[in-house]
Amino acid sequence: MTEYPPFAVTADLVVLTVRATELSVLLVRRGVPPYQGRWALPGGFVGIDEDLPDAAVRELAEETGLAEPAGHLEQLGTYGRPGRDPRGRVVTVAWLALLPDLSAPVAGTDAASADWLPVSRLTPGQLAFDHDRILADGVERARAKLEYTPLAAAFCPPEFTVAQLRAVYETVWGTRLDPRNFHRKVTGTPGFVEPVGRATEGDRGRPAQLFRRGPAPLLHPPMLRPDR
Amino acid sequence: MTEYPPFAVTADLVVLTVRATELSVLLVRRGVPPYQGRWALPGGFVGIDEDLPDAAVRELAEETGLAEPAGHLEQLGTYGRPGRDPRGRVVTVAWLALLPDLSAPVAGTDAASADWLPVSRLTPGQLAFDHDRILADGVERARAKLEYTPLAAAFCPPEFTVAQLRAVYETVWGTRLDPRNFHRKVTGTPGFVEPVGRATEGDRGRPAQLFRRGPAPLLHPPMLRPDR
DNA sequence: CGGTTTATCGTCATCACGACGACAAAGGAA
DNA sequence: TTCCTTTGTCGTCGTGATGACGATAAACCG
Repeated sequence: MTEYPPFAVTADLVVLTVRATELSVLLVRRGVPPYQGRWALPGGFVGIDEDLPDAAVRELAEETGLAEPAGHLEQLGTYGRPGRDPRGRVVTVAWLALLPDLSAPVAGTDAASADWLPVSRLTPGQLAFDHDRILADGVERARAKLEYTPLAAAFCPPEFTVAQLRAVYETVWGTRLDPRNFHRKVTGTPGFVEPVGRATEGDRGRPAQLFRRGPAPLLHPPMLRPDR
Repeated sequence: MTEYPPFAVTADLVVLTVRATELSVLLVRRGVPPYQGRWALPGGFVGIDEDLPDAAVRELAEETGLAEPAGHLEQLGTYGRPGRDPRGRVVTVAWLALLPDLSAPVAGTDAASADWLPVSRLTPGQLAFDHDRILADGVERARAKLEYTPLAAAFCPPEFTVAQLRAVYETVWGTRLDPRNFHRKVTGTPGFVEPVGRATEGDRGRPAQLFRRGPAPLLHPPMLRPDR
């Protein structure tokens, strides 16, 4: 193998959640050069005997303190432009994670500090390396996937109401959806959600039925975004 | 960089085309171990100063002899399971290419021999490394993309008829589509195709209008697969 | 006990689609 | 030339999904 060019490989994560009507991403503040003091996507080097998904799960656990119980994790893409990392030739396999709002932000064992930041407050060039582009790709992927998969439920706790699910769509897409049509669509699409049988209590207004995520891997027909 | 585990990185290609009612993939027969004599996806090692898309384009040009003029090229995914390559720790960035049927199969400068093979004739375990899975992922990606993008035109020459485009869908999806409804859908979706103004001549039957690919990046509403 | 809030059900017009009939425009056979 | 076959294109009709929006149900608050 010594005859082939040596690369370093990292697994970096775009961890998205919905909290307080804001689509937010988990970022860490870099404690060492390069880009010291700048926000960056959480991640780290892949071990020489470590599988790529394992590295992503490990980094997710290290940065968030949770072992990916709920939520969703998928490969986003690979970024390897020469010069993107001043330390040398680094190829980054980026992963997209969608999690419910844990509120308990981070049990950061590794990073100096980590926090959820609303995606809308980030300005281009604010993140380290080419993480602006990776984040943008991840957000776009998430927006698209809400259209044709039931993945919006990954942003919700195990049991949720139709209104909570609608809030996810409205937050991620930045649009308003009609509650009545949304309710009809969600409950009418086979395998999207399954009724738990119980209802919420204690909130304002009429109690809402609780649902779990259904077994359908794809939405047929898809949930269409307004306009476009 | 010497403190980080060294990986080798390759760019491998799933090059698909439609020829004679068969979805076919470009494969090369390996001339050296490992997997000597077995069919494999074309590809090779990424240069230490080479960008990832450049490596994909270079390999595509080396294996097919063409500089990606028409067609489509996108990143498919990254595969890095330890042990997938007996030579060491190799991470493969796979790319999906969709090309019109060039008929002149290959000007292989590199590979011992290369050829188009119908995807349906390949059996699991026939390809080298984990290329079976990469190919399966590529085919599935292509099938899905025909639904919501105008990418079927990437399988066609610059000017094509509605019937040629329909043949692409029927071949890739393995279904039959109603010619009248397909015609209405294709010509009625804004930006899918644009009329050239000329018609075919010399074939059997009534001459057909020629079209080019339109500017729309996405199909709204999508082209739905039968069933499912 | 009425008012507010939120959830859920219904109605209606419109649109896209599947199924299918009909016609147009070429070549080839009788 | 005159059918006949082949292929392309336009129309029609019924159905199901969707957007707009009214109406009712079930909790809380004062």
